[in-house]
Amino acid sequence: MAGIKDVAAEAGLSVATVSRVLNGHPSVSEDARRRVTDAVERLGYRPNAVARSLRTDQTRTLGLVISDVMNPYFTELARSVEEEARSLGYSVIIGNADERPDLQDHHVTTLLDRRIDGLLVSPTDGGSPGMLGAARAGTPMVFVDRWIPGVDVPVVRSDGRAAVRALVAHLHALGHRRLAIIAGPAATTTGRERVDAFREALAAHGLELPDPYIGQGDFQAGSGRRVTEGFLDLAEPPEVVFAADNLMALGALDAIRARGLRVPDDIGLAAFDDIPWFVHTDPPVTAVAQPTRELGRAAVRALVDRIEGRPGASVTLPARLVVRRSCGEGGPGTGNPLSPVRRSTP
Amino acid sequence: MAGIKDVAAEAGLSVATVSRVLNGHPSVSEDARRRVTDAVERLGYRPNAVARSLRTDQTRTLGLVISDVMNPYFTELARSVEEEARSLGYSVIIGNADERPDLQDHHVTTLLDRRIDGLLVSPTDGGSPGMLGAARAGTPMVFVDRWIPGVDVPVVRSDGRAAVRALVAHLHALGHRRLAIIAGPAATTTGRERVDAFREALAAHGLELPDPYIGQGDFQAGSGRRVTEGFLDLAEPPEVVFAADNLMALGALDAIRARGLRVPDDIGLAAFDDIPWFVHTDPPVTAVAQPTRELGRAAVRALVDRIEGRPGASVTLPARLVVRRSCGEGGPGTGNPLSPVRRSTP
DNA sequence: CTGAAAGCGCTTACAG
DNA sequence: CTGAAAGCGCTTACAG
Repeated sequence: MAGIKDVAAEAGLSVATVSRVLNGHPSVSEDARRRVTDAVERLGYRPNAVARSLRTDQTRTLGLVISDVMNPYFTELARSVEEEARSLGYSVIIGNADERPDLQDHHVTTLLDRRIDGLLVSPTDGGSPGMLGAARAGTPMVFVDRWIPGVDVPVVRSDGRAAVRALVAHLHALGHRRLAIIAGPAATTTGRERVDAFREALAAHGLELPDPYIGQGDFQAGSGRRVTEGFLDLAEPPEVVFAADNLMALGALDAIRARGLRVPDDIGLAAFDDIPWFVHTDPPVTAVAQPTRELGRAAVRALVDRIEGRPGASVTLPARLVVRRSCGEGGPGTGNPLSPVRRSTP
Repeated sequence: MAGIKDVAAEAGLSVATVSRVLNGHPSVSEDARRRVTDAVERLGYRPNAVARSLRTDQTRTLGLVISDVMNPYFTELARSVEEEARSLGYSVIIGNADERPDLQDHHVTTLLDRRIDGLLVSPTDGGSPGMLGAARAGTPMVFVDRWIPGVDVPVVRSDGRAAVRALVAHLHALGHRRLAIIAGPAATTTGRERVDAFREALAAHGLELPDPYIGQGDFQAGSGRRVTEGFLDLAEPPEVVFAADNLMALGALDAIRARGLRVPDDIGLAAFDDIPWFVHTDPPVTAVAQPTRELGRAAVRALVDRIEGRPGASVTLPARLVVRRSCGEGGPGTGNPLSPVRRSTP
């Protein structure tokens, strides 16, 4: 593979000059510039990014450590991150933690070893050693979706409180009183916040959230299945189950179907995180939708700001409720003033 | 950040010795080994992977260029690739081409500039210049899922012929005769193969695949919607639509629902590529399932074989039919000898 | 505007 | 078993 020396020889100039034209340095003669460009073309030369990184101490690469790629929410987030990064001249390397702290640390370590310029992370738990170390060491970093309290890093996330309030109002208006939640891990901020928001919203209607109606999940389908089975085994099962993410909602659907029960006739279902498939499930699922694309974009901008020496601020965007038919509502067409957003087809 | 020199100073040894213990070189005294290990520990030293790569000319990194991350099939493939690569000591950088040849080339180029050790690609089209160049230049490479005829690179893929035959037999047994397909891009192998397999299977039953029943899609939801609308506008619409991937099936579902039609009563639907949501759609969708995890694993093994100087063989794994209710069948419980696999819950 | 030279942080023959 | 030195492919003050 041709190196910069070959280009210099081909152009009859020094490697210094070649490097200058490659990097768009102003003080190069028009003649030299053309000779270099031609030589590059003839040789099909491509600069070695590894060597350049070693020399300049920057890789123009961002690391993104997410909790679970198979979760459509995170897939979309990753896609949006890559898009925005690319438009800013950065590449991104994705590390999938699969909700495992040890894997999260593995990826953080690997990414740091590769000297990425900055790190975007959606922490799986309260903070693995590697992650905290990176934050303390001053690696440019921003948390996205989930964050770790007490760590001084910008946070880009969405606030689901209003949407959850709208959801509970919707359920209440439909006559539902026994409402349960499949929670995410208590070690994650989103795991806790969604339960808190749900509980507060219930309180506003004079409703309680008794312990048996809080099922501990881990954001994965299997746990949604398990928790839902537990709910169904209760002497007084809930009338509606709210899954704190879309994968646990999938698990809940599995469990309900396995018992031969029907949604929403036998039990209602709602989910945090909206996905295209929810339009076509049986029945279409009512969900809280996050502005995922915007979240990814904002996170990258905040991180690049930090990398390039600018402040890099936290951002919180509102989520919104999308009412469908899984909670027993009459479906699109049935007027219901409590449903802020109505959508039957994508 | 501590460098190897700092470790050497701390341990009272030369950088050469430090490097040797870091790399597990045998000829190092037990004493030196311990002093280095201690110094590394005290300093929290981590080798700079960039410098190491420049020196050794290997990055221990694999590039994976896929057609569309948002497609659950490719998401799962990517996940499996990363898992297998990690177990073999490699990292992977994913490039999402979004079915765009220009983006595919952008990623191939970026990956090559970073000097990845090998490239896994599922080409979006007949072969963009960058891709072909890489293959010609001798970059270790393997095609996964899709491939480019005439390029001498191992191919890891699945063969859907038998499953498509089983699907058509199933449809025929249900009395369906007017069968249409939403095809993938003709520039992709999978786009062509699935149509061919479908046509052959139809022929075996004395059925034809008239042109109006072949809709040209691009593997994305929007095209599935558009093509299905066209089918529905026909004087004699098909009885069943077979979407060549899951995203186009989603689009088909959108179009059918938008017309107020029902599956399977008004029109049947089947898809290539199975996903967990197909169990819960209305109705559950009959699909051809690929052995995605195994495909990812096999692809990585073939690539690493190439990288490490071993042959690296092509692999073809069979896909299988999963019958559900979207084609008008009686549903689970209705015996049907033509359905090789039956599955009602995951 | 151009070039010779140093240096980024490692690894690895080569000597001893 | 250990160390001094060269070199991986670039970039960038420093001189001219």
